[in-house]
Amino acid sequence: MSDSNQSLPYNDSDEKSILLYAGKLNGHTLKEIASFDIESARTSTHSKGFFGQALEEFYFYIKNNNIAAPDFINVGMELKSTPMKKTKGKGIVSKERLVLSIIDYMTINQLEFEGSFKKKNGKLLIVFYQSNNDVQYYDQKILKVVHWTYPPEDLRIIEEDWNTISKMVTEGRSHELSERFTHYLGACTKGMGHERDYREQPNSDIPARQRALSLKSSYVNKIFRESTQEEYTGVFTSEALIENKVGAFQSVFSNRDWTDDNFESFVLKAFDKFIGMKCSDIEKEIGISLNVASKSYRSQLTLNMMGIKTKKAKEFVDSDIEMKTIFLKPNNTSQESMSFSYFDYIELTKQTWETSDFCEVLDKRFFFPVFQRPKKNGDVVFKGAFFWSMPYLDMCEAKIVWEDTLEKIKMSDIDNLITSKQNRVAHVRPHARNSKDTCMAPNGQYYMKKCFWFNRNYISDIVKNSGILNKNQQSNLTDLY
DNA sequence: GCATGATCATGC
DNA sequence: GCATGATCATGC
Repeated sequence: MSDSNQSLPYNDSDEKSILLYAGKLNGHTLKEIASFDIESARTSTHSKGFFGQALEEFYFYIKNNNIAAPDFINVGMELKSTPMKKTKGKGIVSKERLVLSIIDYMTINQLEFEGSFKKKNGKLLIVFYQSNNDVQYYDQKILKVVHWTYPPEDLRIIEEDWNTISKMVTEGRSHELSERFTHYLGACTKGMGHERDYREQPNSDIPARQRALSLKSSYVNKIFRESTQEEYTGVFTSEALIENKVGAFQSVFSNRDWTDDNFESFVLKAFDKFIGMKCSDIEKEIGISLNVASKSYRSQLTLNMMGIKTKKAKEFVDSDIEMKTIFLKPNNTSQESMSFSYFDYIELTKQTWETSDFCEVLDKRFFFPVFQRPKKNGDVVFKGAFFWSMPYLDMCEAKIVWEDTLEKIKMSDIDNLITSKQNRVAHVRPHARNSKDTCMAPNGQYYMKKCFWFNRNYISDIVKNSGILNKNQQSNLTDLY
């Protein structure tokens, strides 16, 4: 180690020295700052892979390795690069999840979080660059270099995620893994999904698709957003924030100690005392007054029950939890279907199921607060809340709807998309401001904007299976019927 | 009563 | 101005 140290432009046993050197990347491109021969360099405008390799090789001079040790082995720091993209509404956001290490199904259950994940990925040096497919990877601008260590409360959630993934592997359910069961850390697919991308797994004969641990895009956004520049090194760090800054959204942990062993049960406990209460009484109990007429009334009330005064809960934003309120009729079935974002007919035909917006949203963890009008014309009551991930078989049903929609759009058969009677899980229906709110199809004609919906009955089933109805029956028995 | 087509209301 | 979450209204 000390031999090669002589020739490095930084001291690889001194974290400060590495950070000082890394800080010089800020605002530059690899061509400007790394020392490699552009003439003989590989070319690709798809920066993925090439950018990271060039950064390691021609800037930090790290030998390519696949060993389970951090890149800066003497200081226990892992080097990562990740693309960011510009969006219309949200500014610069993460383009994709940040992939960490491959999950070895055969050995993960012999490992401990501390000795494996934390050791290899507990401390990161992340180089954020602006993704741009019009120019070479070495011409893409570096936006920020962040020295990242996880705040303890985040690390705890990550450890839970790691345990969730490890447990599924141990149970012989590696083939069911997806990103939708976890919060910050995800098990993302690695490879194109061909036969060669499948691996053996313990306690099951079913081959499981190769997956890697990754930080979800939502968490990458958090890192990008919340790190502030350290004057001395020019590198951004999270430390200033931990001490005295408050993020844009309020944490669910505000004013409450996290003594439970589980993030979700901690969240759910906040709701216990409101179960069975009328909305108006909940407002009184909390000491707030919301606009009952607002369509987001129950959503706002839910946040307030968690003690959140802002528009969103920080941990929900950082883990991309999809919160949607459910409204039940007196007979315990859902009042309405559930809409998702409208789709652009032409864009949809360019996607595959795996890259589709619909699949992406279904791969999220959901949070459902449930309200009910217990009897006709009665006051609305809070029934409870629960977290949910879409079961694998239901995902397959949704895929059928998506694929059917794709085919029919291609054949200009847009008036005959799947209805709620034709599929157990989802259907397609208009979702527009009015009938003039249209979108162009591949045939050049304009059709009213539509989106995928969860069937009303499917939502009823989700609620039934959640168990929350039985849970409150006791306390509500006199009120309800 | 419910599915389906259509639209509302808020916030960014 | 528009996406988004949510709900209305008609007709079978």
